Amino acid sequence: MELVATRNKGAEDILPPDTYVWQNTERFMARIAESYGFDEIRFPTFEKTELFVRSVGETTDVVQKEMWTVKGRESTYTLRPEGTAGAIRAVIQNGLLNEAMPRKIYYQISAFRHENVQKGRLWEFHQFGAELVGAAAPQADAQMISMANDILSGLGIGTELHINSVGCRECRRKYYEVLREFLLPVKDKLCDTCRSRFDKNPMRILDCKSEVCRELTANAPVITDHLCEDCAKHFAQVGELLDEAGIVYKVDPKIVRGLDYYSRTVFEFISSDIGAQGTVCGGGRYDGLIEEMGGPATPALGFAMGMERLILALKAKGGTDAKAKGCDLYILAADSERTGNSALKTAASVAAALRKSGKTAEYDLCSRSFKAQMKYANKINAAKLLVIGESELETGECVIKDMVSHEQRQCRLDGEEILRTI
RNA sequence: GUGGGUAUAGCGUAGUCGGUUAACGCGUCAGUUUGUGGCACUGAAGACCCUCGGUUCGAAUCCGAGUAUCCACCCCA
Repeated sequence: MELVATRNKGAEDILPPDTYVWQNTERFMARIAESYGFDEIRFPTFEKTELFVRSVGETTDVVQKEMWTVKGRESTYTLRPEGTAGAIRAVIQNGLLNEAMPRKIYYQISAFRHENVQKGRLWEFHQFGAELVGAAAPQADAQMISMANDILSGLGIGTELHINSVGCRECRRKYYEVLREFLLPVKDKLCDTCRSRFDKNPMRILDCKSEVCRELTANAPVITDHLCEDCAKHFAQVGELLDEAGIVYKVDPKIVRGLDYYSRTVFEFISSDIGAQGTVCGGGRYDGLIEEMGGPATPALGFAMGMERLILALKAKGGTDAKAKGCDLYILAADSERTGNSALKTAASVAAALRKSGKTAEYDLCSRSFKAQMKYANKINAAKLLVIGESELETGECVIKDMVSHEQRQCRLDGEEILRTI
């Protein structure tokens, strides 16, 4: 067989029974978010390219080399590489900022990044995201982290929580100076990419995986020691609140986050059993973003979870036994020359009656023999079986068989009656 | 952009001195006498052995290139 075209690299078909794992997971996450007062929003898959350039940041890898951009007639559009920009755009544009603050929203979307695919990293991937807008206090940070923690632990996924503060614009600027001063003497020894990071984003050098850079930066000053008074206090309070909530975390001054809009608290939940791409949830505060996008200065924060990675983690734990609902009643229509296709017609009307009551009912669609229908009923794991043939049509009585216990029960050939019997 | 692994029916695999109609398991479909499934048995459908080129009388098998895919670097969810 040769297909006209095959599925693209970096894209996945999600099939049953996996679709049920996804459904269950998505419903669970939505329920937790709603219990925290978050409402779902939906927004377009594509936005004007400038939106992402402005919000995610011109110099970030995401904007520089990972966006799917197309020229339309009126403008240049980009498939969303993440959710926050579009969600916040929608919040501002639709006046949600005029509602009672804070406003809490969540979304389940697919997003697109053009990078090399590997385990847990795709061109089209799915995210669950949540944004909390209009709250500057540290308890907002703590609540956001607590919600993410509830979702992950509720799903049974083991993770490690890393948090950090990247400070505000001011403390970051000052810290960069201190850091560059420290690194200047060894600048030439750094790896190639880190040398280019020196000017643009020196903080990222601390995150470098190369042996050389690691050694050189082992004693480098860390941002948490150079926060301004307000940022330091905020970060300390977030830590206290997490302690009180009993949430275990590790302060990791090396978490940087590759999106420019982050400020103050940033965090990652990391799983160790899904390969190299272990970050299952990432997020943080972005107090400057809404103003940057043309809205009123409004503090906000959010996080996103990678669905594919969550599902990988679920599977690694063996927690994915979701199944389709299955068939409640298979109706075997045994037509003969004498009955024509009246058994089939009766089967259809009985099935319709059951479906109105939310039961799953099926009957033969392939004009198969009695035995073949029987086998089919078994293969689809039908719970009960009803045979309609000459004698049932004549007497108006039928038998319902339990496919597991083999027990048979007499019953009138009537939708209501059958519904009561199964 | 850079490494490394892999490529044979829907799925999982065998096929390694190159030698006829490419094999097996699962799955699918049908049958094993007429209205009761699972098991067993029988049979059928299903593969240009990733593509192109080379070596050879002969290539799934050897060589080269390409492509796809997976894993990893980078970056991120």
